[in-house]
Amino acid sequence: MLSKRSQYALKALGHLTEKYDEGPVLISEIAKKKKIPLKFLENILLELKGIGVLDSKKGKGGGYFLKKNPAKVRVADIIRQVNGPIAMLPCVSLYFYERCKNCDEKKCALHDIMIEVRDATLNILEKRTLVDLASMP
Amino acid sequence: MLSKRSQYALKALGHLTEKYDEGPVLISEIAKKKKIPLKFLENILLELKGIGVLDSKKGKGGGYFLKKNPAKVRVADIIRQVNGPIAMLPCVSLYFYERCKNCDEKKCALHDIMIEVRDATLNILEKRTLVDLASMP
DNA sequence: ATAACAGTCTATTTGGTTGGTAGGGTAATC
DNA sequence: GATTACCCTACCAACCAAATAGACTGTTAT
Repeated sequence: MLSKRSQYALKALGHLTEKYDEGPVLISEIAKKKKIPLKFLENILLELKGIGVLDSKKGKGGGYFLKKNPAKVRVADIIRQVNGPIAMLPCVSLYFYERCKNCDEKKCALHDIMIEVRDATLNILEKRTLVDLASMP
Repeated sequence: MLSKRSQYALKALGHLTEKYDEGPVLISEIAKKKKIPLKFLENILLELKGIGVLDSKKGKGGGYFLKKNPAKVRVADIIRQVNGPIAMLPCVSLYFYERCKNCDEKKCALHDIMIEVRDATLNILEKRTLVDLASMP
């Protein structure tokens, strides 16, 4: 399951995508619109800025805005950075790989199934971008 | 990610599937073969027995064994019972559904993506059974 | 310059989950 | 009746999630 933090991150990014050409958006506006606790959201946006998808501006007329073209930011990458591995096991993760201590990957049937699941998931999440997160009217 | 507990459960079930027609298998044998801490495994097997997939026999010549035909036990169901929801969000889970407090499902773009992911995942995990968990020779 | 504004940083709290460990009790076989 | 092996209870350290608080730093407009 995605953490609350990740859900909030994705929803916030959806909102910022909708407002992409309207300049900086206030944290408080996002918090209100998406029903996210303000201080928690503050922290999340900071992380997203650190990652490089968002940028911010202080002072009057300030706020947060997308740093990159939303059509070029994949949902999969956001999830990986905020939530962690997408795969169900460390030994089948592409970005967070860890060798299995209690089995031989070559012979492990579980391994194979989980690779299938991973690929099916990535096939969806790596095709979707922030544009797909902007909500319907 | 699957918890260690779930991984161990699946591996243990794989082993028991291999030994399906050889009578009860000792906890200690499974623990050794699959490199699972004995006492932890004990606890996990107990849960699997409670769920109804395993049964056990005490005394000499005792041990654990599958209660059902391994070809009829789906991997998806084991994961659900031991690990919890398979879906990435509560609002798209079939067995652990919870309404979303901060958005309207009808308009939520995230919702749609996560339903797709869920279906792709279930399409694999509901077709796989314990037989697929038995490791290769 | 300075007030109002808006994001930044540090830290703490609360509560729960994970991955174990320890030790004894109980029941079924031989 | 001794052994074998399941069953149960309790505990623990480490970690993480979700949220909250409060002070700080930098911007902008007047």
